[in-house]
Formats: sequence, C-alpha cells, structure tokens
Amino acid sequence: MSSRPTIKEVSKIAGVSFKTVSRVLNNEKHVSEETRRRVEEVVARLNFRPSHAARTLAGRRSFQVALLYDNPSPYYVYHVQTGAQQRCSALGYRLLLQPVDVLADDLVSNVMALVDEAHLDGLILSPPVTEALALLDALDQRGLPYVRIAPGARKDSGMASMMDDVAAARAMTRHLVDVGHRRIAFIRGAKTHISSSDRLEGYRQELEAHGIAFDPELVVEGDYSFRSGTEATRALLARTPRPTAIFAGNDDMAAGALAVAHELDIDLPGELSIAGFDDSDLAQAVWPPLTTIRQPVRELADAAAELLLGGSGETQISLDHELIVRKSTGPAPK
Amino acid sequence: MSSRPTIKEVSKIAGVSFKTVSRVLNNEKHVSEETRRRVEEVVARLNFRPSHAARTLAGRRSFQVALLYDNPSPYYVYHVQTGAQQRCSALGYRLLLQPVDVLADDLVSNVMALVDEAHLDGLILSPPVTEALALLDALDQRGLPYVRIAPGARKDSGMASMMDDVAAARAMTRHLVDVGHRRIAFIRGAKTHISSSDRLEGYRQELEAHGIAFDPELVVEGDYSFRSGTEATRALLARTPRPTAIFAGNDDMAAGALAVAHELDIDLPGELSIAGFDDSDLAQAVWPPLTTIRQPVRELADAAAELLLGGSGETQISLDHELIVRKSTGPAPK
DNA sequence: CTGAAAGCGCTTACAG
DNA sequence: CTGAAAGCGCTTACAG
Repeated sequence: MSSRPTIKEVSKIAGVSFKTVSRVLNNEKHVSEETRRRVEEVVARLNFRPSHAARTLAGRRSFQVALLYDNPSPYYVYHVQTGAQQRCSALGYRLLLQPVDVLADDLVSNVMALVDEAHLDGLILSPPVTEALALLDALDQRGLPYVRIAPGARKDSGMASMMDDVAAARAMTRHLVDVGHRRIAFIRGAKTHISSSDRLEGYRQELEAHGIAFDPELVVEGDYSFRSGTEATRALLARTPRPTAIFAGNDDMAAGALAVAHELDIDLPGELSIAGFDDSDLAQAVWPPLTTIRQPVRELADAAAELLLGGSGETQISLDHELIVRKSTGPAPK
Repeated sequence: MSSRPTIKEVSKIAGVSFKTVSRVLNNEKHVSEETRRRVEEVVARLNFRPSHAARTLAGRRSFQVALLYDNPSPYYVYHVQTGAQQRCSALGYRLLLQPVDVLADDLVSNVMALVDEAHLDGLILSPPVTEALALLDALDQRGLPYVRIAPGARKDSGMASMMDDVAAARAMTRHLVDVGHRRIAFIRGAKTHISSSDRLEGYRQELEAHGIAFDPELVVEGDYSFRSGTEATRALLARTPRPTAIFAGNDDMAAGALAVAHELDIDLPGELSIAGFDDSDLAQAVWPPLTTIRQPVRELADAAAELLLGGSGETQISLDHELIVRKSTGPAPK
C-alpha cells in the first residue's frame, strides 16, 4: 500500500526547492529551461499529481465548478454532463455534478452550502435550474460567476448559451406546410418550461406567415412525458376534421403520438404525419423514425463551460438547430 | 461579495476553542450537551460549512469516492449515477463522476492520478470498467477499497452488487415457451460483455430444460446497438422456417427488431413475438411496448455504495430481476 | 531565475 | 469535558 508522493519529495529528487516545483506545475515564467525539464522528468517518473485539497486551501482558486441539474430526462442530463465535463477537463477544471430540486425551499441554501464546502469558482446551470430567480439573485449577491444553458428568464443578461426555439419550431412547421399540410396540430409542453412557450410561438408565427388561421382546438397541453403525448393525441384525433399532422413539443410526446396511431391502425405517414423535437435517442428507435429538430445539447453545455472558464470576455453564444426529416412525416393525404 | 465563515469565527462567537467546534462537527463524544447546543446554534445561524479541502488535507480521509463508467447508454449511466449519488450523499460522502476509456493504454495511470489528486477513499466501478483486470490489480496493490457493479470476471472475490443474468434470461425464455413458441431466436450482445454470454447461457439452459434442441442458426451476434438489432433481425427472418419469436439481449436491439418487423409489415405479436432485456425507457416508448426484464440498475448502484461505505462488513449482494410482460410478445402463430 | 517564511482551515495526537 | 501545538501539501507575498 504505497501512498502519494508530495511536492517536497519531487523537489528533493530534482535538487531544487519545492517552490520551484510549484512554479513548474503552474506553468509560471522565470524558470530556466533546464530546471523545468529536470523537474518535469521527475514529476513524470514519480507519477506525481498535486493534491487538489492543498491547492484549494492555499490558493485563491479551487479549479472546481459545479453543474446543477434537475431534469428527468436521462438523455438530456447525460449529454449536458458530457459536453460540460469535457470542456472543463480540457481547461484544467474539475466538474462536480450536482442534482438539485428546483422546487425545494432550501434550494438556495443547499447550493450555497456546496459553494462553501467546495470553494467553487463558478457554476453551470441547466434548465430548469436556470429559472430559479432566487438562486440567481443569491449568486449575484455573492459575486459568484455562473453561466446558464438555454435560459428562459433574464435571457439578455449574464453569461448564457442558447438555441432559438422559436426559429426551430418555425422550421418544423414550415416543413409540414411545405409537404401540403394545413390542419397541423401542436402538443405543447407544460407552461412552466419557457422553451415550450417559445416552440408554441414559433408554430403560431409560421402558420400566420402562410396565411393559415390559428385554431386553438388544435393545441393541447402535455408535460413532455410519453403518456401525456398519448392523451393529447387521443384528444386531437377526436377533432373533426382530423388534423393531418401532429407536431409534438418533444420526442417523448411524439413517441406517445406514434403509439396511439399504431394502436388505432392509422397508416404512418400516409394518413397522419407526426413530428418531434430534440432528436433524442428515442427518435431513431421508434417506428417510423421521427422527423425532428436536433437540439445541440452537448454543444450548448460545451459552449457554456467555455464562456465560464475560457476567459474570452464573451458572455453569450447562440447555436443553430437542425431540421432532420425522417419517415414519420410525409405528404398530406388528399 | 461575502465569503465563507471559518471554524475560528464560529468558535469565537460560541465562546469555545475551535477544537471544540471541530468535535461538534464530527459528532465526537466528550462534549457537554450545553456546549454542543450552543455551537450548533451558531453553525446554523452563520450557515457554516466546513471546508472540504481543509478536512481532506488535515484528516486521514477525504470523504470522496469516484464512480468510474464507460458506457454509451445514457439511460444506464444516469441510473447508476443517481443510485450511487443518493447513497453516498446520505452517508456523508461526495461522489465524483468520472468517465474513462477502458480501452485506453493509460487507463490505470489516469485513474491513479485521480486517486492521488482527490485523495479518494474508494471507488465504484460500473461495467465494463469492472472487467479491466489491470486496474483491479493496481487498486489491490495500492490497498484502495473498491466495489464493482455487475462484475463479470472475478465474480466471487471482493465487494460487488449483482443480478443473475442467467436466471433472468431463463425466465424470459420460459415465458416464450409457455405461450407456445418453439422456434425462438436469440440476438446476443458482443462477446466482450460478460453479461451477454450469461444471457445466452440462460436462453440455452431453458431451451434444454424444455427439450427444445439448441439451433446455432437461430443465434446471431449484435453489439447492443439499435442498428445491430436491425441487421440481426433481417438475417433471422431469412431462416426457414422463420422463427416465431426473437429474444434480443437488450432493449435497443429489440427496438431494432421491431423496426424491421414494421418495415416488412409483419403483424406484432400475431406473426412474431419480440422480447428485450433491461426495461430501459425505450421499452415503453416503442410500439408495441416491449416485454422485457427489468434490471434494477439504480438499486445495484445504491447497494454498491452501501457495501463500500456502510461498514456492515458484507461484501456481496445479489438483487432480483423482474419479468415484465407487455404487448410485444404473444401466443405463437398456429 | 530561485528560495525561505507564513498561512490557508481544518484534524490528529497529546495534555490537562 | 476542553484546549494549545503541530502539521497536512500546497500557494502567496516578499526577498534576493
């Protein structure tokens, strides 16, 4: 049971003071080329890794940031984590992954506890934590840097990476209109999710742009879950005349719509087109594969970490969506 | 921009030495009830949280463990994380989530770097990191405690939480036989995944138990991906006579099988039954919803963390699977 | 370009 | 039951 080497052992072997080893580790100037090489050689040979705890305690920074999330979708959480973690790691930071409960009374004090305990240098907030205004206020007051991914509220202030949900929903609606649909239904997400209102707005705007009257009968509220997609679809298919296309606010609800259509033996996409949003892994696992909007989740998280830690001075970045046409949509029936 | 209070400020206000505050924080004995109450009151009022870095540096333990994973399935990773994190947190430990590359040459040195840097008290390995024997050896040599989730190799030694894949695959095969199937195909996962061999073995044993001859023609190798499920299914449906049921080694491949069946307009489950394994979120999003085996992923991770940190002295725990019958399987066609 | 001193906020080992 | 001293492994601020 060997234990970790320390900076002093390295310095002894390299024949320098431990302060010089510290300089090499931190890439400071004012170290002669030869000294630097010698130290680096010893560091590599001993497989020396500086103690994170000691650096944090002694220094002004901890090189630690936390990603806060409260999202029930494994797919979304996984990709946000992956994108943020890779970028943080590349920039020399450790990322702490912290699930929270946005509705809990003690959200703010729980997060502040983490901030203190870990001496955090900053935070990355993913939706819906982005909408916890009391938390944003507390972080502002504390002077702690943070960046938000796809924020709804206070969009224009502070650091944020985002995608244009309105434009993306317009693109999908346009696709459906282009292949001949006029009676296009929309299943929206819960009103508490800002993205779901933006998507509804895009659907509305695009209909208007084509001179198609907005029909409130064709909009049903779901909650982004598969089951709510099935219920909304049953309601929509009872309208007369029946819609020829259903645009669901996310892929889970679109999968629910597909299931109902299969159950009722409706020909897809011959009699009914169904579209989703997100391009989650579900989109290609269902039949027919979903026409959807690819949301660059991973890239959004990557960009957020870069804004927080990259030191470029930029504060906001906007990434593009992509319309992906698969087999769940087709020409409107005659 | 206020900053964190320290143990000394707490002690000053409470009118005791900072050593006494330390005793209260660590729940040590030999503190009078009254002193304890007074200190706790100040701690709560200042919202004081001890510095993790300082505790780690001064103490013998860091209260930090890492979860190592290298799994392409968001669903699996999410549930392993959730289960492990909740238990660690309840036991007063922080869990570092660390993606690794099991095939990389520097796997061992990367993990050891993390161990040193973070002063880890232990590790939780999820598959397929569980099979990296060089890593297990290095941890053993270092005397570092670790626990494995669903290990394949060295099953009987060390701490581990597991499920009986052989028995689970037998249960599924039995279900198919019970509803009248005799020509049952199996899509296995890659041979590098030990679980996939166990599932094949269970399929084989159960056929034998019913006096059904094992037919190598009815076993095709996939790699746990949706696409490999589609390819395997096309190959299987070309056999004559056609199998009446397909048992896929996981839900992703089963979803691929469903897609091919839909494409070929095969009646499900009238002409063909399809079964999966895992009960991932996919299982209920496809049509028809999948008959599958529920693998208690979250509970396995929870149990692993408990074995590692709970101090019960137990070393192994085995959890039960559950057969879940949905609409993708039914009676064999006449 | 290099080093000796002080200190970060705690726990440990030792006294009383 | 309570406290004063030493030290964990580094960075910071100061000298030379």
